[in-house]
Amino acid sequence: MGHRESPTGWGYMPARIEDVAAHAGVSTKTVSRVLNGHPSVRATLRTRIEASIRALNYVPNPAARGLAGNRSYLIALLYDNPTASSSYIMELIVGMLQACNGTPYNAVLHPFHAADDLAARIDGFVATHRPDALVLVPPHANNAKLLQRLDELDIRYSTISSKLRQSRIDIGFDERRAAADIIEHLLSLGHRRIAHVSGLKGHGAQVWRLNGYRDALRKAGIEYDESLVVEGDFTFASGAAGAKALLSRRRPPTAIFAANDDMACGVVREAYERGLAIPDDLSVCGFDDTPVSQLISPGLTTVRQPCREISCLAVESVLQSIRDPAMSLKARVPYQMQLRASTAKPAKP
Amino acid sequence: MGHRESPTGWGYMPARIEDVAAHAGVSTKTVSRVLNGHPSVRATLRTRIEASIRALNYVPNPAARGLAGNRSYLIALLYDNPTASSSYIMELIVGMLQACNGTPYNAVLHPFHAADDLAARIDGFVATHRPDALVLVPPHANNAKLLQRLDELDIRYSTISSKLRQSRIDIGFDERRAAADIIEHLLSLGHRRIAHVSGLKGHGAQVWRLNGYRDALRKAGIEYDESLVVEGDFTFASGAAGAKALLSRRRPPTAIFAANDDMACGVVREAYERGLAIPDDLSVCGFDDTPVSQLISPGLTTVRQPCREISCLAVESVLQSIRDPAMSLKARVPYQMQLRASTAKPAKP
DNA sequence: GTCAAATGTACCAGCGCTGTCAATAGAAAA
DNA sequence: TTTTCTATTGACAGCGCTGGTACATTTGAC
Repeated sequence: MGHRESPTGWGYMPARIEDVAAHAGVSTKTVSRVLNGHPSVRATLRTRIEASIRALNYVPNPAARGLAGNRSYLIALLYDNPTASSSYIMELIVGMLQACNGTPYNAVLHPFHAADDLAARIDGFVATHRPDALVLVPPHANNAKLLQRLDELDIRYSTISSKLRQSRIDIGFDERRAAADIIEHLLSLGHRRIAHVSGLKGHGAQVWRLNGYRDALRKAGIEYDESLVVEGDFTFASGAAGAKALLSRRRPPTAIFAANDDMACGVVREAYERGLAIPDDLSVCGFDDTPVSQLISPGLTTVRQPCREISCLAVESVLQSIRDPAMSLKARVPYQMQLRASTAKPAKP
Repeated sequence: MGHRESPTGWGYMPARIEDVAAHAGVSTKTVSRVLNGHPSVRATLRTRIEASIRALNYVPNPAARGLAGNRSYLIALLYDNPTASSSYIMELIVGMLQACNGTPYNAVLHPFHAADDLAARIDGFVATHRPDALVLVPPHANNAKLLQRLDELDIRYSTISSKLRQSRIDIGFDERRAAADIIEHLLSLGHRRIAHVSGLKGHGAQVWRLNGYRDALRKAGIEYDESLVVEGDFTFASGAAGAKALLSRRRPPTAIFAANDDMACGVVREAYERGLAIPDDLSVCGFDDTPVSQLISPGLTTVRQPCREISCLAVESVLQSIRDPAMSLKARVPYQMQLRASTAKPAKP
């Protein structure tokens, strides 16, 4: 059942396409057509063959398929090793696994240190692993030379939250709008002096989130005060440093919006060091809804970035683009505000 | 260089073993021997062939290798989807990637919901992906039926922190000793009423960490008080619930040791809700040193579980066991205490 | 009933590599 | 010098699947 007895009588040998063909009384080529979704197979025959496949418990051998069809059935997630937050990557890979589920494709991780010669080093990577497609996240997703090299090598890819127009397939969410939403939440609580610890320059996320911050202030008729924005780099330490600068002002802000959760944790740390209570003395918001935002006390108000949906869609569309090279897609998936206890009405000033 | 021009004159065709053989003036088989580290190739020839490989920038095609050698060059990490902490898994996979680096092997993740029929479902997984080896973490690493099934299927595996003797290759660290260390740290600060929120029953980690706690108390001549130990399940919520019970006692503990970081965060949350200051009113310790332990305020005293080293070793040894099926290894890698600000001298009682 | 399109079969090469086994060379033994 | 032996090396047949060509059969349109 579902396997041939091996000649030695020991161990199982999985069924081959030939066995399925024999079982269904057709040629191997026809089975192959069914397997690969080729259209010209009559519905009745198709069902019969599918039944045989199930009966024999047949699963095509990926290596054989790959060799014959010059494919690897591998989709690699390229991320920047030290920079990328591990929970972010983990969420992405889970979404990718979900998208690969039921397909012959396999998702693999590939950390890649961002550096000048990345576009060159990619050649070695491609030669070694021959992925059928790539999924890129920032900062790689914003590396124009890298994308160009991939185009030259004729490797399909999709990007996540890229700021480059060059990328034919990009998935993200409306970060600007989400940042504005979170500021509006603070405004609605009564905050007027709202500071921002921004992200690393070069990331789209830095600009979008900053712009959303400005949008909301403008809409509320509050003048933009450049001195209330300090530059961070998405790390905990930079968040703490940013908060230190902001809270040392003569008139410190009543709320700080950090461009990601790690930096928000840094802000919380600095407040803790100064004996400021959150949210009573200072409201804090993050961005991304990484696991830490629920583990920290008080819980962090943040925006849930729909990582799994994004990476799942990124994989689905890049697979589609293998069939249809002309395909192009810029998708924005819905996000969600997560209101937790780190934000509240400001104390009387 | 390093590729043939494609017949169409468009795109690159990577070098094949045949090209290397021609370049070095030997047969393809001899090149293959060099590639696979077969001993019977004369040193001078070997160097010449290696030079040709570099000159042509040759990288073997994994699909062809896999097909011919009946291998997939895939090593899967099997983990339990909802239970496993994502940062733990992420650390493990990073270690696995490191071990695979420079080998033809690829590490893939495979979430697998723990359930009664897991040992049966594994067959389908193996048929589909044909991994050459598996790395199992708890709870799968403690699933005797599963390991037995893998033995029957003749699939190599290594386990991480398994409590089963059945596993031929297991990597972990001395959790009992580490837990004792952390309790000794609390004792040295002057704590005497130390509580413990234990892990999920069935995990080795639950027993080892609890035993370490008891070891240290016994050594200090403190009688074991069962009522100071509450049962958790490694989740944040169970940590908070455990702390709630402990802190509601007439004489609450001055320190709480949670069996992992997530639960320690739950303890911190409960303290926060009650307005207890950490570490002044309550010292808290975690276990594992997940990223959150640095992000939370105050920083969490914990034990650094050397995840990357563990998973790296797990992969290296399971690969070795493919060559040498008789191989067996029970390794305990060194761990490290991380003293942070969540522990301090107890306030006067 | 005729013709074209749709559908299916048969067959074979070949993807790039490794396993098997035979062949060869060089060294040791006679 | 010849023989024997072992260490090296090579020839060849696939691994299981897909792509292509060539042809057979069915279907539906006219």
